[in-house]
Order: sequence, then structure tokens, then C-alpha cells
Amino acid sequence: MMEKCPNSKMPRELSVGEVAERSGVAVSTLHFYETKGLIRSQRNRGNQRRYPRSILRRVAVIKVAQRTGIPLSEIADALSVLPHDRPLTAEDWRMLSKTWRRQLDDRIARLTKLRNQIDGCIGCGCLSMQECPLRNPLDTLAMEGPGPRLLEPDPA
Amino acid sequence: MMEKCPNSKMPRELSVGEVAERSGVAVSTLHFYETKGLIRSQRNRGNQRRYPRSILRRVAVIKVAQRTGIPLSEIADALSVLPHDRPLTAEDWRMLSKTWRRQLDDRIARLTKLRNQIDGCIGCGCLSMQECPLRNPLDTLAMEGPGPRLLEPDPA
DNA sequence: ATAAAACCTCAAGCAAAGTTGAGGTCAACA
DNA sequence: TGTTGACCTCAACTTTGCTTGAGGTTTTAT
Repeated sequence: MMEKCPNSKMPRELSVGEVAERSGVAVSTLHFYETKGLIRSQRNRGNQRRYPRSILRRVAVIKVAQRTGIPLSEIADALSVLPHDRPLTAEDWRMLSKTWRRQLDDRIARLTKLRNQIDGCIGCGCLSMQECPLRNPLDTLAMEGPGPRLLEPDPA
Repeated sequence: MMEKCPNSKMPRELSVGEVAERSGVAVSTLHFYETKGLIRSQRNRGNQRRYPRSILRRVAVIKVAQRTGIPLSEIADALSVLPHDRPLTAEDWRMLSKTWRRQLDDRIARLTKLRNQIDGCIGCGCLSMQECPLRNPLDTLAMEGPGPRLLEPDPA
């Protein structure tokens, strides 16, 4: 299919199609990520993309970050401090995951709080009551945090 | 400002601006919701929108559902079985919240699982190991559930 | 009576995250 | 040496959830 490494069954470099297949993202998505600076590619003499195997890890990390709800632009920022040409190390990952893990906690906490509110509402039939968080979102949420904000900005 | 109910300080009907102010959404958003069938309005003789007070609850419910991550189209579906011209009852809310609560649980569970995976990865420095969920997303996620799905579809 | 604020419609624009298609090149296999 | 399948670029289109603006009417306040 592609040139193989003579000493191994593993190709030394991966074509975009191979990366797509192995990482589970579409070729067009890899192109797209490249335009966004999330990944980078070398070209062979026919101008086709060739990736080092470490691309797979990078893409996996991107996907994980996305699953936590981090927008691509932030993922790009976080990854941009790391060189494209060497594999991510465990230490790199520790740094990245520290921040993302916090944001994930945040999202979980927000959703959990919402769930509790909903449960409270179910219990009390609150829609007919003055105290319900749904009843008067403005007042209720004014008490929940800073700023004149109704029903949280919700990055969720 | 607007015609008042003669027997009360509360306006009988609300203008779009009032609804916006009280519910915390922009006027343009209310227009938008109307085009999507989420809300409906009566018009006065000058063609301006007039809402019953129950609109506030309806908008609040929409916002809550949105916070759980439900797309507007599904919110519209759920609300469409309820008449626009009477206030939501506690029973209505119980029915709506039952489904949404389940989906919220789901989201929370998904994110929590992801957090655990991340924690596992941090602990083991897994990026350099074969067993890491990040290492080979295809195989790993094939085991997680049904279907040839990589890195979950993630409605999150 | 008139000016300002609020409202109306409709069209266009924005951001995120991609996908799709047209038109053309490259490479791997028989 | 073909001929297919994989690849290339660039532009346009998609969906979701709105916002912004133009151009015009209605309400309210003075």
C-alpha cells in the first residue's frame, strides 16, 4: 500500500489515510486540524502528507480533550507549546491533563448541580411555587454567583 | 410603559422586551425561538408580540433543558406535545424532566468515566504504555460498548 | 404633536467543527 | 503501461444557536 520499513512490519511514516483509519477520524478532519495548527505534516516528493507515528498520540489527545468539552482553539493553544516533531511524553501529558481535568471537574460539577436543582423541582412540584430555581431565574441565579447572570453562561 | 392590568401592578400580558428582561434572554433570541416553534405569541393591533405570563416558565424550562445539553430541536419536540396557551403544570414538568434528567445522568456518567480514564493515565504515565486508553483508541473503545465507534459520539 | 424608545420583518453574518465536491495529481499493482 | 484508488487544493456548503443591521411602524412620554 505505502512504502514499508524494510526492517519491520510497521510503516515508518504514515499516510493521511492510514492515520485516519488508525485514529478513527476522517481524512478531511485531519486536513482541517492541520489548517487549525493542531497537527502538522511533512510532505513526500509527490506532495502527499507523511506523518510520524507520534501523530496518533497527538490526535488521541486532541480527541480526549474534545470529549471534555474543550474547544479546538484552546486545545490548539495548549498543544502549541509542545513541539510537533517529537512524541508527547508522559510529562507533557501530565501538564495538559492537569488543566483539562480541572475543566472537566467543572463541567461535571455544573451538570451535577443542575441535576440536583431539577430533582428538587420534581420533588416539590416547584413549577407552581415561588422558590423554584426555574420560577424566577433572574433572582435565583443572582444569588448563585457574581454578575447579573441568569441561567449560567453554561459552557456545558 | 405598557398597558397595565387595572387591578394589579402586574401587566396582564408581556411585551417581548419585558419577557427578555425578565427571562434573561435577548429579544432576538425570543424571535428566534418563535421561528423554531419553541414559543408562540399573540399580536396586539399594532402587530407587536404579547405573551401570557406563562411564557416565562416556558422560557425557563427551555433554558434548563439547554443547560443539560439538549439541542433546541429536541426541546421543541418535547414541548410540542404541550399546549402553548396554558401554563406548564407540575405534571408537565415531571414528564419533561424525567427524560431530560436521564440524559443529564448520561452526560455526567460519560464525563465521569472520562475523568477516571484521565486519572488512570496520569497515574500510570500511560502515554508510553500499550494499555492506555489513549494509546489505541480504536481497540479500547471497541470494548467499551456496541458498535464500531471510536472515541464516543459524545453529545457532551 | 412630536421625538425617542421599543417594536416589526427579512436578510445576512458569525463561530465552531467539520463535510462535500470539483478538478487535477500521484502511486501501487497487474 | 495502464488504470484504479489514494491524494492534493480550494471553495463552498452544513448545522446549531443565535446576533446584527437595514428600513420601516407603533407606543409612550413630554
